[in-house]
Amino acid sequence: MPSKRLAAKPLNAPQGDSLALDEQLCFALYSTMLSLNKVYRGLLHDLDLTYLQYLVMLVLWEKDGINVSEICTRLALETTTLTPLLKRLEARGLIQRVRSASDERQVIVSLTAEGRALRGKAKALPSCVAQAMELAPKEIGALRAQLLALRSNLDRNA
Amino acid sequence: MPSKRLAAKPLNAPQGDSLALDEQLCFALYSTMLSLNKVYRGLLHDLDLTYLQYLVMLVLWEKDGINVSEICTRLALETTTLTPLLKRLEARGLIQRVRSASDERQVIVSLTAEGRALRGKAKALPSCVAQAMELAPKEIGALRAQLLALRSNLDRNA
DNA sequence: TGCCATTAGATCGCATGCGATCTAATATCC
DNA sequence: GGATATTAGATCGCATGCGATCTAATGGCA
Repeated sequence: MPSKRLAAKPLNAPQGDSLALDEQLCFALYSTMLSLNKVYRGLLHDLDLTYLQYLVMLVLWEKDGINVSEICTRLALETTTLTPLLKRLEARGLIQRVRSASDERQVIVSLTAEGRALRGKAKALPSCVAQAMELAPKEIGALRAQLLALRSNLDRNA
Repeated sequence: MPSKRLAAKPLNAPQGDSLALDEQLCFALYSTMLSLNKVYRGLLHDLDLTYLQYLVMLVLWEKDGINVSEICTRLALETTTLTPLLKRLEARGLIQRVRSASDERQVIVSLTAEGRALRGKAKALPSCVAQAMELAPKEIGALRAQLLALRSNLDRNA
């Protein structure tokens, strides 16, 4: 005779306890990020930038002449990831990497004229992306806020 | 004398047109995904699985004995990404890769006993992740739905 | 001053992720 | 039946992403 365990374990398990791929927020987040990355790949092709390179340029267009650590902090990435990328951007002539005189440990990253000029080409990008998202600005803002709140929670419990 | 151009270009540009890193949904999505990945990294350490390996196992725990293409479709990834990963899972003894007899082009992926057994260890994971997210199940569900809708839009406009 | 901890980057190894391309097997069309 | 197109995976090259570790420079403290 079956016990009443069924009542405690419904046929459709609650979201948090299921191993079903489609019920997991993690996969929604992961695959949406990949899709967004693909959209950016297409749009960034003209600028000959990868998505991460674009993010680094965004940081530098906002504040030039910062050290590697500050870029790392801003993007929540490790030097391990950024050092090779910065070397590539330097090889392409978009930035310069110079050891700080006041603190020889630091490497100061600054935009070249070409790097600054690239900002003009990049200006059209956000509206193209927004168009591909097919979301109202208000929805985009709300989703962004939710994601940042989630990120904050995750970082606290990492 | 300044023209009235200012009226057409407000000091705080609308979200879709700004190159400010913090105003972009893309960065919120990207960095939140990385944070979530870090949480999973910690939780998956015991299972000796990476995040993507875990996703593949989720697919196989749901439906065993499928070919590589079906896994690719399910996870929206290329064979280029999955073929080496599947070889690693095979080397670890979690899965088997066998050429299909009816269609020699296909490779059928099936779980080994060890691969099936690993599901038991994985069952605790979703609730740990949900706890780290600090979100109510309803919020998680809503966010997931929004992300999937966004992904659908992005894929349509890719 | 001199020893030691800390900090900033760099190097290495490994695991994704994808575009371009290749091979082998199957499907299609005449 | 045979030429051709398509499909399923695999291989290669390159760019992330991070843990572990290294080096050099700075800070702190007896």
